[in-house]
Amino acid sequence: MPRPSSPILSPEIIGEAGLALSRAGEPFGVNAIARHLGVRPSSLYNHVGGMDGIVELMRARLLVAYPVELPRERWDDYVVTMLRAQREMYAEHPRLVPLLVGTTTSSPPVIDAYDDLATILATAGFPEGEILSIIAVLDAFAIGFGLDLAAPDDIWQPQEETRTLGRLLESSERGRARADLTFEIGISVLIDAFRMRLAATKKKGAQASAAAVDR
Amino acid sequence: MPRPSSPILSPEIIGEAGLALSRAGEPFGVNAIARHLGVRPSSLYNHVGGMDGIVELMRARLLVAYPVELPRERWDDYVVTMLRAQREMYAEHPRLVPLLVGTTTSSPPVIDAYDDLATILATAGFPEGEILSIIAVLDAFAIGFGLDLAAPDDIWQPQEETRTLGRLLESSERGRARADLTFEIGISVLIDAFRMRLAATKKKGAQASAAAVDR
DNA sequence: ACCTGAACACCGTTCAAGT
DNA sequence: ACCTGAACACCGTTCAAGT
Repeated sequence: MPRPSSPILSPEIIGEAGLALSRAGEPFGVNAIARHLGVRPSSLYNHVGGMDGIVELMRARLLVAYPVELPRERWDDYVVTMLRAQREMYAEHPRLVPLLVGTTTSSPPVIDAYDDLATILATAGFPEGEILSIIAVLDAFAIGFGLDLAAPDDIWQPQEETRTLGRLLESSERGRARADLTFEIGISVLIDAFRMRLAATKKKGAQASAAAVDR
Repeated sequence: MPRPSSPILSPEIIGEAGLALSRAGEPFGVNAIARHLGVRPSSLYNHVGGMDGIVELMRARLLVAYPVELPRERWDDYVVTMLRAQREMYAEHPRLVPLLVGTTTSSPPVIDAYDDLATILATAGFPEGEILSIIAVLDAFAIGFGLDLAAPDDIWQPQEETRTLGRLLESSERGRARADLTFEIGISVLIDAFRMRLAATKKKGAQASAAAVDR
């Protein structure tokens, strides 16, 4: 059957299959996806432009698959909610992360999501010249914490005597509890610091306005 | 020439070749390394246990290749110096990062480095139950900013009108300058927040001691 | 002890052939 | 328009053969 009466493939089907395999911790390359869909690898090339195109499809579908209802009243609620969702997302797809970071994207849902965040931060009063950097900081955190959550329990296995590390490894929380503690510390640290930064910016702005009125 | 009079391979040579290829942005797999060393892929298996072993060798050599003189007087100087060095390290080996994160290690130089950090933080007065999480936060940070530094200039390419993102992309710094601004914001945010956290911990400790004396 | 050569089971990608 | 089958240039890994 060289050609079915109705197409059995589509970019959506391919992207979804890739995500399903990734979520299951299995390989999600061209061959693996084709096998999973009961089709030959070369068939995929009628719908997508190779592995890069598949990754881009997965990235876009990943965003719509995590339809967090983001609170728009306060920037800090927005950021915290977003970070929590992204952390889960990255943790569920750890092997996809390296393919996502550091690659250019122009897919509309992704651009829209970042445009939303940029707008919220600008409205909140963060200096425009810093906003892209703040977004990069948030991205770095989400990725880092997602990977931390996905990491195995025993990242370090000391063979010899240690001064501190071995003791801490024995006495500390493990697994999900440790990862969650890490995330809570990280997120409170981050939000506190950004709040301080915003307050300082506003104060400077107010001083500048007052000085202008004085003259 | 099936066997040379003196060995032409060793774990050190193999690890170093892998790092050199990675730093050059070239593939650094078993085949690529063998080609680079003028040897057959199967030869490597006399010295290392496959690709995983090579990655572990690269990890260990990466640490000794960045012999930062870490200031031990103040925990914050130590952390800042370490983060700067690690960021450069990750930025120079972006494709190695996904192979390093989330994998167990027991190689002594790596363990030693983390034991050092843990000891400094414990001595500084951070609560023992939080130190592993703080280290994870620092790791997440270094990785995130290293990848940010290695990322292409145009991560987003909006095709349609945006509310804020497009404007910021046009007006903001680019390339190295933008990445450095991101890092400086991130690092000041992080250190400030940890300082506050440490101060709060010490205050609580002092109150507890005072209360104990009262009784 | 250490490098080779052949073999195996994988990749991603191209393209003419079939309907 | 869309799936196939064969082909290509890659992977990582094993193992008997050679010195």
